[in-house]
Amino acid sequence: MYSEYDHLNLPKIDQAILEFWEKEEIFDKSVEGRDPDNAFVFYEGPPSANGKPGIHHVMARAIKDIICRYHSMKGKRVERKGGWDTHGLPVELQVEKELGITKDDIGNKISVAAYNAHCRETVMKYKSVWDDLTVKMGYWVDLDDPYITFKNEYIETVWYLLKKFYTKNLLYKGYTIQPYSPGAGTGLSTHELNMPGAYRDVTDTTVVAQFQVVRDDTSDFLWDDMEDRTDLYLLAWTTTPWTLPSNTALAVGPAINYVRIRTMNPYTGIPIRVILAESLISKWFDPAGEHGDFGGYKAGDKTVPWVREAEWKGSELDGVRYEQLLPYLQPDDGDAFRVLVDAFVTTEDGTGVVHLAPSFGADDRRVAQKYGIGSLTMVDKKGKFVEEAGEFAGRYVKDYQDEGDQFTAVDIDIAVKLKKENKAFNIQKYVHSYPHCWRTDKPILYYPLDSWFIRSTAMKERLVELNKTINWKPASTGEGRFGNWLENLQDWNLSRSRFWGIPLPIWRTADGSEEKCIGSIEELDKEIAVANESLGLEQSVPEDLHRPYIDEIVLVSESGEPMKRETDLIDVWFDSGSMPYAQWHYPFENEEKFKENYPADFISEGVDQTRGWFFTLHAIAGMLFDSVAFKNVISTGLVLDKNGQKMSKRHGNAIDPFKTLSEKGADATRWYMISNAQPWDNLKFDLAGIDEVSRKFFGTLYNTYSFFALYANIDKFKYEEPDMTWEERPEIDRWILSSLHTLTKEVDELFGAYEPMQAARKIMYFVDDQLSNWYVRLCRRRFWKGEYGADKIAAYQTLYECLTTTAKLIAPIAPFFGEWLYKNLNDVSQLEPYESVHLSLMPTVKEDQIDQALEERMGYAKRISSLGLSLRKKEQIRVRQPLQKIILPVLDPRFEAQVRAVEDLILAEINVKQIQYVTDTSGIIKKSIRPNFKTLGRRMGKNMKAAAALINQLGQEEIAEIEKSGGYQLQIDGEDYALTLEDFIIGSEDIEGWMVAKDDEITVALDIQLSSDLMAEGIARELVNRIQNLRKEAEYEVTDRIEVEMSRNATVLPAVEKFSAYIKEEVLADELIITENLEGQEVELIDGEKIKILLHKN
RNA sequence: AGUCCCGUAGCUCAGCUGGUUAGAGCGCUACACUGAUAAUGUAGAGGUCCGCAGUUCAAGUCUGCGCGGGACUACCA
Repeated sequence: MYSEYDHLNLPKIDQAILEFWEKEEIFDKSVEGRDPDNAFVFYEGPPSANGKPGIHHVMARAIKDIICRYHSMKGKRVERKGGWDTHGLPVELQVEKELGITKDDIGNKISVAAYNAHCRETVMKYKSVWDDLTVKMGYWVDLDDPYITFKNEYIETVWYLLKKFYTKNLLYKGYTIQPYSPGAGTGLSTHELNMPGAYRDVTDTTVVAQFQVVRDDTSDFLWDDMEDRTDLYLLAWTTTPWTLPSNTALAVGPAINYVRIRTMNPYTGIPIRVILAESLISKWFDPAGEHGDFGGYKAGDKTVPWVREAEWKGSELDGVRYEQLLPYLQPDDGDAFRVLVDAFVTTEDGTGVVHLAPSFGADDRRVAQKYGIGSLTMVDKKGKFVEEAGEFAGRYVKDYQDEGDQFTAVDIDIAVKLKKENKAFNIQKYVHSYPHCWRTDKPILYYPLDSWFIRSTAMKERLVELNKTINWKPASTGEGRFGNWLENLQDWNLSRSRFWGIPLPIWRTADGSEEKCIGSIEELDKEIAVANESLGLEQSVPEDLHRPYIDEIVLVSESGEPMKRETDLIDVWFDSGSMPYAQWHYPFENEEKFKENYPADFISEGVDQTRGWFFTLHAIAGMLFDSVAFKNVISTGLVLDKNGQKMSKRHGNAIDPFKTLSEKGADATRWYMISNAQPWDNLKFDLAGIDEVSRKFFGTLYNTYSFFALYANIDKFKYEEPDMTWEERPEIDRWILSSLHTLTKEVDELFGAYEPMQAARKIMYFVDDQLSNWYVRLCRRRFWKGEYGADKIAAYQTLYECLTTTAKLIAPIAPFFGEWLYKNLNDVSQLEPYESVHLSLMPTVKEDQIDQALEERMGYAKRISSLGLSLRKKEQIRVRQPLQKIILPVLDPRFEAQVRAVEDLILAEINVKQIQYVTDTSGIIKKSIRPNFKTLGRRMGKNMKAAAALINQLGQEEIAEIEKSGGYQLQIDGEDYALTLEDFIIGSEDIEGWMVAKDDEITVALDIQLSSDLMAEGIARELVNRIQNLRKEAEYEVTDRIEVEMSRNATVLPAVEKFSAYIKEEVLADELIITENLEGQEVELIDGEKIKILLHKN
């Protein structure tokens, strides 16, 4: 017996299926049962379990699950090793919050050992919550043996990889400009800079400084047309005057136009000439002063006179020297105080000349290095000027001492000094947004810090090339966002001055002249032994490779000097990018396993991981193994609330995934997410959408199954008979099977092409429109009428195949309902040897059953039926009232043949006795004609418009002529065009004397004349309907036989006389009796006509 | 600031290599149907396809410039 249910309850199905999976270990079987040599490799991007999962995790993991389940059902072995990301700043921050400490307290109030121990605990805080979600949403991943990034084995592999970089000379120590908080005494990560509230508007004193040009061979041309010998200055703007003493160069844009302007210094009144970008003149000069009175100008006057004198391209200024602005100290390397040319300079603001302080700006440093110019670092790590800074020595550049009102801004003093010395052209307050340290609330500095880098720039070309072999979904992320990122690749800054993370395995002598990089525990052990002997120590490899234990190890150099570990940790992104190797502890263990599972066929994460995990996987694989790490990748979008806002606890619009899953069911949630938007588009998550999916899609599929189960149980259909041959099946069965296999083919291709949304939508269309609303609706009678014979068996077999195939097609997206449906069917029929749909194989496409002509003519049937019903509606004639005929203009012989093949279906659907096919020879059809732009456009080109006008006005005779001769000569603009039938779209327009309905090229007319026979039959059908309703009210079984008594009624009599056999058969009545004065149920028939009916069960 | 995604009916989204009446579902209104019934059918209302310019015989579709939402990277005078 097929199981029958009272109603659809998705959460209940989830539970039952989960129990089944667990008891029978279906996941294990789905992996173990497949051949290891036929693997589909998936990498799990490790989540961090120190926070709770959100609804977006359901989305991300649904995608992963769908692709993996699909390939498993294609016969692949899909191992899915889970993993946990355990290091990094978020963990540290959480611990600090829990303990109520700051970074400064680490090592003082709390030991590093205790701190790290706490991190280790915290990081798995919500592991059980995550595991719970994984199970409940039906995400199949191996949770028993996950990789964990803080384990020694994992760290050892990471060390192995780092050593590989080191020996390839791709790992180096360098000096870069990084965000730095003098208050906290630490560098900040970009993550910290991007924390909410980090950027704040501040008011700074800005200065346009005058850098005096040195007149020499290089710069002489700047004076060429000058009569007097006024001093010449380059104008450069800065929002950070405190960096001016550290200035070592100026930069101009190569393509920017610069002008020389004669004017006066507004503070000193001294005549000067200045150079700045042409497009920024108006920013600094009042138009009223142009060609003003130089002679009458006094310092402080409002309008400063100026005149434009000469102009040059930025590239011409290359190498021009200038006097150091504030000469306290000079760099001891490089040829400083020159004009440099670089494209980063813009004319957005400032003067188009950029002041470069290479110690305090990343761009500054980059350009200075390009030209080999050194730097000055006139501010120390506390944020105050160094001793050499003259009158400013010891002063803090910002209020880092928390002096509040007592703090006097050194920026202002610098500005005043410049003003006095005729070196300031303009001083003003300026409001802009500037990053602040989230911990001290003070503005950060950009400061040069020591860091370890991976020389990714050295391998850039190869990484770009390898990327081109990766299949990105969507492609634009791969080419655009990721591709551009690779094109502009910078060296990868690995260093983090933190505590909880993988320690950099590099030991150095005090002077940095000798160093060692350790690539394994065994190597460390050997080095320790050497050091112990040489230095007389008794060290051993620590049990925990984290700080502080690893810091205590002292090694010895070749020359016998002691070496200490570089205290840096490495970027956690390196951890996750190492997972293809480290999850197997390669190369120390599992070499075979690793090779079988490298690279990945598929990965998927949020698009925000493009420069995160996607990059680190790619970089490590490309640089060390000359391979991609993954062949296919889906980068998923965000999950927003239904109004398109980001979900957050703060806004109270976050959706609880557990509540959603338990109330709506996992499958409805998954199906909704997948079918609603492309995975890479942002999803506007609306709970009402899940209800819709659940009602419309799962409800319909459930109803279809219930319908099948109800009658299959009555008829004891268990699919024991041999398959009906193609010839034995009626047209409609062939059609639904053809559609089914077309669907199977498309869905298979779409899953294979990583397009789950398209697959889901195709399935929905099939289930709702084709299977339920057409096949089942039209075939209902076949299931409950008549004997258990060939036609009935064909119907059962067909519907069974549709349902079981659908179960397989939906299984990747809706694993629970797919399983439920499959088992309900297959457990009874035992047609397939699988205990689970997830152990079965995707259905094979029966190409020979796909019949496009058949699908086309069924399309005609649907459209013609729809037009017929539409006409009935207009004429207000009930569908139960049979009509004599519809009239259908025949477009061409093929059309007629196609419609004739499905005629019975149309007649039954719209309750009409016959179709009258009329050809144009009868003269009652008016035809319409349109040009076929697709075939004509290319040939006609410019004449297309004229041609369309001509064709549109062709009359009936001409259309008839075209149809007869199959062609037409068109003349436009003296040109002849020979058109064929293909170049026209001819349809039927009207049938004279009839009310018609049209749908594109098809037109239908309905004969609404009623004969007495038709009326009687109409009444008979009304009677059947009323009796059926009464049967239902009386709660008779669908198989009960009955006896019917009716009151005498003039309208009803002819119907009973002529159609009593029909009525009896329809309502399963043995007797149909007319009784005078019957005491029965009164029901209304039509037009207010009433009749009494009484039923007895026989 | 740069790169990428998105912008089509009240809502969620289709719309293939450009081809002439721009679609679906939900929601709304009315009517019908009923041995699947929290389903279904028919009809109706609802669109400057974000804007502007260009290419073309022809643009929702291609190009450019904007606008709005989002993500990432950066924040620099």
